[in-house]
Amino acid sequence: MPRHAKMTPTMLAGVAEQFRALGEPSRLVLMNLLFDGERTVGELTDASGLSLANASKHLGLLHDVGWVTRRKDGLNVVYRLADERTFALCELMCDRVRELAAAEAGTTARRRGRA
Amino acid sequence: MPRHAKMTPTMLAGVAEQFRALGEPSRLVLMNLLFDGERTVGELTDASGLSLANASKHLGLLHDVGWVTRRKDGLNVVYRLADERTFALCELMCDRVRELAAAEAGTTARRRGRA
DNA sequence: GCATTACTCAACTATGCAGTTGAGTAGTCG
DNA sequence: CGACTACTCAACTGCATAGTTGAGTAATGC
Repeated sequence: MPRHAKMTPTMLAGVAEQFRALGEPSRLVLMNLLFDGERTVGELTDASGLSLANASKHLGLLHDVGWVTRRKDGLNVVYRLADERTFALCELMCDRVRELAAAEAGTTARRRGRA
Repeated sequence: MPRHAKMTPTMLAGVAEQFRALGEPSRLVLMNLLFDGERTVGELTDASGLSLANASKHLGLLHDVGWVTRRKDGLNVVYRLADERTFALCELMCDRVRELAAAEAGTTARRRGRA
């Protein structure tokens, strides 16, 4: 009994696009910075270490797929997280990565010393 | 007050790798098929419409990053989901995509007819 | 108006990766 | 043993995209 009866190709493509948008360390850095609240492109550029144009491009992509919202404030453009699910997603993935890392460390240790 | 105090570059890279693994429609098709239970490569190939070599490569990648486990059974290789979080992740993302699609349909309708 | 700031966009290069093809490796049957 | 099946691997092609550079645009200050 399938838990998810049917996934249309369109749905799958949409879901893949969303995952892919988060599948880039640079974009995760930006998202992570936005966890603390809205930020201007300049602030995000400085904090991330990315070039201005590169940060702008990544933020534009995140905006296009709907992960962040944009707002003009005088000379600045202010970005903000658009979806509360971001936190749940990150928590799930971070837990997973930590577990994988722990398991890997475990097998490595076992392989190294205790047979 | 940050909810996620610090993310090391290593962690970010790991999380990005996990997201990127799910950021391909072909791999999502395979994962989706595995929702119903374990399957051989041949079954997954037939059901997905992918070529054998391509399906094998995608499954290998999913295995490398820890989304699925592999088991040899006679001539066959049987794949199975390795992480319960898969379901939660998919549900989060699917809900999100459906909402985005609905919102998009709404704005399109509004743009088309009702001012 | 002109200069400056803060960003976006377009064009380019280089790397990565999806998909194909053909060879290679288990495991099974006779 | 040899033939067959089920899969994996390696080399290749082509397209997508990360990052750079330089030009373009909107808001502010003079």
